[in-house]
Amino acid sequence: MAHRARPTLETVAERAEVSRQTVSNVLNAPHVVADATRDRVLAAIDELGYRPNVAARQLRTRRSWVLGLRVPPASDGISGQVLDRFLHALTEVAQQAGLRIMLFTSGDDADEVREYQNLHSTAGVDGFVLANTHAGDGRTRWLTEQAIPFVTFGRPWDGDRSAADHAWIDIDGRSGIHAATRHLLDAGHRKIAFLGWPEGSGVGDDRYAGYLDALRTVPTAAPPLVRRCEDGVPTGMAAAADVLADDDVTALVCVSDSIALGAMAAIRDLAHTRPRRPAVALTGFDDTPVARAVDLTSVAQPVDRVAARAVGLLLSQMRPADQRVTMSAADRHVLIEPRLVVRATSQVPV
Amino acid sequence: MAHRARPTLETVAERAEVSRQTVSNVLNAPHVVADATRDRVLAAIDELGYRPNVAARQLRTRRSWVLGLRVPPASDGISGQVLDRFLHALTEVAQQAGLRIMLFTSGDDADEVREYQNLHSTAGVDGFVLANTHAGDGRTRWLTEQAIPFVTFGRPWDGDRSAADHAWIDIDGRSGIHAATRHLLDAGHRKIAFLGWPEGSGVGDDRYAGYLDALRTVPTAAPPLVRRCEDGVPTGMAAAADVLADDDVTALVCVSDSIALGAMAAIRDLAHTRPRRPAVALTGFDDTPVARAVDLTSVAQPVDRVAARAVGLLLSQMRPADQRVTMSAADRHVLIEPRLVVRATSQVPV
DNA sequence: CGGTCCGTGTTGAACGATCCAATCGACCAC
DNA sequence: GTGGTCGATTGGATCGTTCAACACGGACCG
Repeated sequence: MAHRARPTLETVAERAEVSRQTVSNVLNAPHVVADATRDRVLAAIDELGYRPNVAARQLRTRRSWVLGLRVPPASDGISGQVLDRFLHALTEVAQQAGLRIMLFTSGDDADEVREYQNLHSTAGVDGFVLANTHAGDGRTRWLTEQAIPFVTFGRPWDGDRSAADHAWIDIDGRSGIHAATRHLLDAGHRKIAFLGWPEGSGVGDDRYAGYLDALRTVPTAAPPLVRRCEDGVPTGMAAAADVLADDDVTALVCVSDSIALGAMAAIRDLAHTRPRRPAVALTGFDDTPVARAVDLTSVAQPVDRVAARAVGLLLSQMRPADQRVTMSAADRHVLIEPRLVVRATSQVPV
Repeated sequence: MAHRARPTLETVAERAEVSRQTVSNVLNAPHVVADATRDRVLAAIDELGYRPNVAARQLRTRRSWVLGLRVPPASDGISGQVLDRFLHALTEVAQQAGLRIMLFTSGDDADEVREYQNLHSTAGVDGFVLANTHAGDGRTRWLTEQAIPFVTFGRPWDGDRSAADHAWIDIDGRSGIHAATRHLLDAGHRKIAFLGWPEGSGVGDDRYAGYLDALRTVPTAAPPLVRRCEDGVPTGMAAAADVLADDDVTALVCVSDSIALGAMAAIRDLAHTRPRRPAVALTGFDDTPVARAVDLTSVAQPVDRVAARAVGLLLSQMRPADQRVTMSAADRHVLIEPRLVVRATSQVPV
């Protein structure tokens, strides 16, 4: 068969012997079309292989059904992987909901705002997903002012609640570390150390709180024992070696997989240099591919659930003003429970 | 200032006291507009904050300047990271060239072709970037038939050259492994083993060839010594332990970072269990974040250069037929030299 | 001096969809 | 039989841009 010009609404209408508008209705408001007519139109669409032209639709309706997502210039270290996994999950969920993801990059926040402007007003992107929120985030304020739909993955760590009253979804790191610590306590460990990041990061402090919570639930547990270091494998290794000098410590809870990976090496060395020392159980955070690879118990961030909620929240914001349901703050602020993935490193006898 | 309706060409035209078309010309064909007029129009554009509407433009010109990129449903293991890094690089390069990246997912190849169709004819995506080409790839054939611009990251491993005469870019793995092996030989190692994937994968066999090449350049080198295993940390550890039973082996060249990571653990154990054994040098492939984290020498894929060439090849395909320059096969098939990143694991005394 | 061409600018039509108001027919009530 | 209501369908206008054709004045040329 020869390659004909792409069929339009008009073509389909002629074929089905109805008007343009009726064809449009079949697609956008099927209930107003009589059954017989609808079948005829659908048949014509099928025969001609008709596909609507989104550019034309977007021009008329001012809706693109496209979401913008910023990807950081270079993926930094192991933890950047969570973002990558999120990106995959988001693409999948969005596609299922009839949305597309468009990528962009930018340097600093100001640059990013400029890109939002570009994408929104020029390309007609309907909304944005922001990852990596940080304190004093100017981006969220700008988007709020412009009344552009957006969701952040990551709660606002800002003290200023009024400026941060937007839709967000986050992982409950506190609860995740709680579960990890609790898992070790249940296995009989009593002196458990925490390897964390330097104080002051919202995420890190939150996770640390989970460790404290868990220790408090078991009266016979030793008091909190913390070592702090910058994220990274070598730093983690050093911190672990340090804290493991105390032979009573039989378990380590780490704030990240990078640090846990370093701790793993330290533990391995110890097994050789001081074979009589009690074995050490270990947990990480993020459940990165590396954790899976080296059989490290870790707290997994269910990025697919985050993505699903993000799309849901965006869709509700994209509804035309008259159909929008007012959502309470509780509905717009979602905290998702992470999942503890138990693997070999945490299952050593006490 | 009150929030006015978004300015259009018409608005700008009125302000600058010219016609619509002249404003359009200022943006798309500045040379046909007199200098004085152009300045007046540009001033008006600036004052009004005018931004063209891409939907309208796309409707008229049938060009969206958007590229489609498939992201795999779930990032699998450590090697999936190369793709993620490529995605970041591609976004950056594309944006600089005035293109946007749109994501989609799909199950099998047939499903993927359906999505190409959707994106191309419905959303008006101009071209595609394919990663993960494999033998007997039906997708490239379909895209070629439809005359849709596309580039693959990964050469066609197919025997059938005629069907695979499309634009592609790939990393020269053979040369990369050659460099790694050569690096070890230069350091004085003579009995070097290769930990590879099972025979039959195009990529794996290609890399293996690089190992053989390098050994041949040094007459005093021991004959090739290969262990093959599925990709992964535990499998790599076992394979390494096996081949390292031979005390003469002082260096390992690994086909991937995952396997190298396993080998690293095996080497570490050996250092404790048999301290008198000569130390072992080690190299990986992909230069993943993990490699950086554990200080592993690895062969880096310069994804940014791949991305740059990909965008270039796509742009040249997107030129209107009458302006297109015919490119030789050599121009359309790009093999990029990887870079050996030397770190601690390869720098052990012989 | 008339014709052609070039540089500059304008106007109407088209791209393919949706919104809106109007029409048409059938059916029902009075 | 007439008017009213309702559901189904229609034609025209519209979104913002670019394309095609043409108008105008001046330079250039035979």
